[in-house]
Amino acid sequence: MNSIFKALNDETRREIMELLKVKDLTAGEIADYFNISKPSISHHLDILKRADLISSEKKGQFVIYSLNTTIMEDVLKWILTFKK
Amino acid sequence: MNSIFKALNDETRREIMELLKVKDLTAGEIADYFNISKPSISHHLDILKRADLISSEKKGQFVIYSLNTTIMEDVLKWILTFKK
DNA sequence: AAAGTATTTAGATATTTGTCTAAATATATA
DNA sequence: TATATATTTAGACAAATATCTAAATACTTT
Repeated sequence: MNSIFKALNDETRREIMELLKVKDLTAGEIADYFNISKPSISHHLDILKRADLISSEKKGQFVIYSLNTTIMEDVLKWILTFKK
Repeated sequence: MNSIFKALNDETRREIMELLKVKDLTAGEIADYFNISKPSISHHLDILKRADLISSEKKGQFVIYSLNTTIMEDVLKWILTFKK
């Protein structure tokens, strides 16, 4: 739970997730969306991946990232406990 | 949105919210639950309040804190956009 | 095998964050 | 009014974080 909130606590990472909501993308394609260096984006992807919010698959020289929708279920459940 | 995720990105603050889920509490009562100084707890309460996740009301020399359930709606909506 | 492209790792740095103690403010009570 | 209790503000500091550049790794193509 800690790693999920930590991962979500960054505008860039949340935007990466928005991008992946539309379609799977390579690390490079994701990096091109931002005014941030590729290594930094790589780091963000790593944090999202450790939180299990995204997955990656190597395809030749590319690495394709995709959203992991199931993990959001946990956050959802937590949030719902606060609904009166 | 940024301030909400920022506020939720801390175990202590999430625990404070769990406590307030049970019942309203004074700043001192909240502080007593943790092994953290009162000023630090006061700071956490401030962050939760700025994010609109909790409210406070002065009652004599005490300050009573309570949960703001409505704001969680926003997080909920955001999370739901990721459910396929 | 050499060169080019895609991505990550390593190491450095400035900023943010969580914590503390000491002091200030506000209210209650003797 | 003086003292006690509740809470916050101020200022300091160590740890965590987001970013960068340079270099390393992995794969593709010539």
